[in-house]
Amino acid sequence: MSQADTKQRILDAAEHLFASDGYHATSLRSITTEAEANLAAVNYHFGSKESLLEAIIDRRLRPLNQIRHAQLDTLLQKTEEAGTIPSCRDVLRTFVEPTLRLRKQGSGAENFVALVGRTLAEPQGIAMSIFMRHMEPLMLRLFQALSLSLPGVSRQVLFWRVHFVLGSLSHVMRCHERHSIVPEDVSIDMSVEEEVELFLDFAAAGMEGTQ
Amino acid sequence: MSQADTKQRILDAAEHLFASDGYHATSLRSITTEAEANLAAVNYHFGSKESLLEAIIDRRLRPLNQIRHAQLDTLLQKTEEAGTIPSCRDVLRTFVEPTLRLRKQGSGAENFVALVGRTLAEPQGIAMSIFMRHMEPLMLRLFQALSLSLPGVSRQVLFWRVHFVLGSLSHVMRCHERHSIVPEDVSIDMSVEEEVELFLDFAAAGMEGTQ
DNA sequence: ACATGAATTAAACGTACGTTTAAATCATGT
DNA sequence: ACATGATTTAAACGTACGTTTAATTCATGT
Repeated sequence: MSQADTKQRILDAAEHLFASDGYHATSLRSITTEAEANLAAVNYHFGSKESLLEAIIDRRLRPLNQIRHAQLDTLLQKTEEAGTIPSCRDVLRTFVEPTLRLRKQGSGAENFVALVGRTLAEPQGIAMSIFMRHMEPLMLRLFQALSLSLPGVSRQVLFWRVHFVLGSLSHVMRCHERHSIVPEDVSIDMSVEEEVELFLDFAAAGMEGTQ
Repeated sequence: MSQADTKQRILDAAEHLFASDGYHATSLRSITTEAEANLAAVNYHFGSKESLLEAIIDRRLRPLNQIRHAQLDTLLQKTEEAGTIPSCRDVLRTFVEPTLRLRKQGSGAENFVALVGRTLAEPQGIAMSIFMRHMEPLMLRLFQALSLSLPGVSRQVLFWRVHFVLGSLSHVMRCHERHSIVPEDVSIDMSVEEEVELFLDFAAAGMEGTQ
């Protein structure tokens, strides 16, 4: 086994356990056991538990946000050429679709999605500042694009509705397994496309508001 | 200081710290320090750290859910007498309004709201099973009432939209302080009524969906 | 005033944690 | 084959945790 193997196995195991049990409830010993590596390997390869978390976020969030930026680029370019404004639904799709697609990518990416969902739920947590560093530019663009697509909605109201949508999305991201509370006749196995459109039916309507 | 004082101070301090830092990141030493009590007081009065968490949830969630049940009773009774069906917005209000009102009640109740918001974000967490025991009957009633108010929406779609709304609500519940990301011209100080209607504009529209 | 049970206190318990160390092992270029 | 740096390993480090103990202090009814 080479270095790269061990680093990857540690990243995968930690991603899985952080997502399942949370950062503080996960010990380096449980991570290295699952990764079939020595306890000291985390500190050797990553320096500390906190830097390991940072590496996990970096690994997947960087390419994910590149895709989201590119999708938003494409949408804004197309509508500008056509002389129209983008629909709220299309703007949201550039943000939502790459995330939900990541979950079906395999190789443990679904654990990352759940981990981010948890991170968004811990305002003062360690992961939040790491996460926000990646997200801030994209969030600003998202807000501006939504502002463009919903000229009738005030900045104030728009801000709060974006807040609500992010809450819904983070909830969807962290709940990817069947709960006891899910009725048996409700299917949780959907294609990415179905899942995205189901979410956008809700989110776009919510953004536009009542009436 | 009597027993009741110490128990209350521990409950308040733990509620605050659990909400701020999470269950695992909060030590009994930090709780008893903030509560100005001896370290052993938690185990004396509550038995264990986990039972303390249970007592915290019990203290506020029981009366809160009684109010929600009563509001739903009233709404369903009124519409039945009038021979109409309840609006989706009114059903959601019975669930949302008591929660957001609790936050303005003072005496640390806002910490409880944030704590529940966090709890909903930790699917496998210790608090979740305690929480679900309280919520399950109410959730069933909520789902049935929403089903009544939106006869055009299938059970499957309805379930997911309720899921989305709960995600939004839990996000609002846990984010009660101003973030760096909140623009300065966006007000976060609203009356309960404004806050509730702002949320319901979004949630009711989302429940009804696009078109 | 005093007995009695509840409450508080300081100290210690064993355990688990993240991190560090130094020796052993491995991989690679010559 | 051997030197060299990278990696792995077992062991130990100090610290912090939740919990328990036993002695002390407090509050209350008589």
